[in-house]
Amino acid sequence: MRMSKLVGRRLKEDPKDAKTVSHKFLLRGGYARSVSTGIYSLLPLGKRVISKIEAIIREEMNRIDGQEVEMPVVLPADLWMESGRYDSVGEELLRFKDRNDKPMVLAMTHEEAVVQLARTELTSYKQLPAMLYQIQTKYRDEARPRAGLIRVREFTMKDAYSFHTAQDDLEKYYDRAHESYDRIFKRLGMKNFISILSNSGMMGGKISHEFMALCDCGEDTICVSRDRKYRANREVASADWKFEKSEPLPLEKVATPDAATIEDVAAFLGVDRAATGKAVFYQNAITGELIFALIRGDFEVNEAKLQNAVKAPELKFADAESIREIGCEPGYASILAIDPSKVKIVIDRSAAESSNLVVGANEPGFHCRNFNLERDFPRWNETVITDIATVRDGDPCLLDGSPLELVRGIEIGNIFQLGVRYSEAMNCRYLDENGQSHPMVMGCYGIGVGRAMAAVMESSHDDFGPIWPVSIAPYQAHVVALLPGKDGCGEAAEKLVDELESLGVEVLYDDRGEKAGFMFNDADLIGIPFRLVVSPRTLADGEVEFKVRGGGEAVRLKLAEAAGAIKKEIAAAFAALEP
RNA sequence: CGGGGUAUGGCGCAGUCUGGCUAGCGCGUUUGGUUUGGGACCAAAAAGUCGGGGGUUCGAAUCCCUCUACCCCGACCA
Repeated sequence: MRMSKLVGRRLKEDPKDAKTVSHKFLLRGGYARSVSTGIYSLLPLGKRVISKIEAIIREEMNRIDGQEVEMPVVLPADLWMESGRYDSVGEELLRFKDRNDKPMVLAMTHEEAVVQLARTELTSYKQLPAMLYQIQTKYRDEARPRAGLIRVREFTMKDAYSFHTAQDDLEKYYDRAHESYDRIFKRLGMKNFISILSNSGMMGGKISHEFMALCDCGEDTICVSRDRKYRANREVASADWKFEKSEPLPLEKVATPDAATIEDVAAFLGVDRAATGKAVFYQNAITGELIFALIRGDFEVNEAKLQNAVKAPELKFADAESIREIGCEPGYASILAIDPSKVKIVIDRSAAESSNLVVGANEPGFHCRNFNLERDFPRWNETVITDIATVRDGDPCLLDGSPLELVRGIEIGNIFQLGVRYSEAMNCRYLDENGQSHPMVMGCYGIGVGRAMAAVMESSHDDFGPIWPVSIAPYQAHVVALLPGKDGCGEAAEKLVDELESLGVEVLYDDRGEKAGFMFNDADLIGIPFRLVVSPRTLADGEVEFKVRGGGEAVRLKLAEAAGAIKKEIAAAFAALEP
């Protein structure tokens, strides 16, 4: 490909809206352009990278017996009604009507569509297990797209779905999928990725893992132990917290004027936040049911855990009015005044297993000292006592007690054991060897393709641009002709390009004859791993200059041997990415 | 949905507070010339509904009202 004809200009200055590295370089390098919030077009360079990522994913999916299919982006709403998700999923599912007023959706994931296929195509145990996958467009009407290709509304995703006769077969396959993902991300040249335990959220099912590219600009917070054996999304992470009871002291009401937050109360009474109990009101966003959560003042409620504890699909903060309706005073609300038959009460272990806490007195300007759950709340056995705490930096690891570290990550893939959530709801069944009908046991496996491209860029770049792994670089070699009109440089460069291409090397050829610095800067901004410079200076000695992007100093190669040498370098670079 | 911000040629910005010549600068683009190893120089040129609508005024990029789009933080989110 000649640079003079390549569509997609490089930008000298950072676009003002781009904040993260990958967003800046994707725009500046001429890889992608924004069309609307969270909606991008890919330019030729970007499309080449994406195609290569897809090819690697495809190979690895086929390796674990996947069969590629393609399902539609537009789906009838009734399919989503069958699974129940038409009503349970929020506004990120884009709903609309066709010209006949029939409700439709833009698919944000394809469990419904694939089950619709599977239940007619797969009917016998002899056909199972089976895995179907596609690499296709998803649309999610995200509340807040951000960071370029990292969180977008329309994106390409590889989604795979496996069908099994039983849980143990799913589990075996799940492990294969996990290994497959390790291979994929290794081959993509992704540095610093890990798999972690995750929250299965709206997908249903039990066991799930997320593959995270560790990166400060990531949106997820991950808890890892020092030896990295414990790795979990903060949404589900737990820690080996130790709480101690002491001799209960008499309950005592104290004035705490203008102290409505834990911070204020602790400061006013001169106690540690850990000596207080924090009351937080939530509401089941669907049913409106009020939920009272009590946790020690030095912890934060983990909403995902609370959601699981009360089996609510969605929570929201309760408004002051609903809190008053049950006779509580916002800011001074107290468990002492709560009727467990009216409000669902969830108590974190930190509060249940500590003694003599300061809690609200349910009266503006007053708190109570020395609250002890069993003594002061006789109906404590009508409450749920469980872990709803958010892990903090340094909390002790469940496995070895070492302090947990919080790191950020970009979720580039995930795998779920769905179980029979969809097959039961949508009647996706098979007949066993005895002619008995059973729901299929399902797994699903996703990878965000564009997000993977952005994540690689985040993990592999310098100040001048991306440093692509050879496996997904838009081109493998970048040939730059300095002074193409002088001393036969242009001819020599073109001959070199031909030789490389005949060896199967993908070449981007800068034939523009611009100033050297200009072309070098463009080359860095594009980030192709191997660069060859043809110039009068070295051509006089029958040589060209070779430089590895992001590597050391340039070296000289004999012109006649250059193509073969580059071919070898590329092969070695590929080999280094082999799992 | 809450908070903050932005909108002026392809890109980045100034001008707006304090209304007033033909709306300016850098980059990029085109043409000609001189250059050529880390974003050259000279000369000429093309390119703008100043986000949209309404209003105030002799006169609006600038003041007022309103709408929209985009970005950041939060909420939310496989």
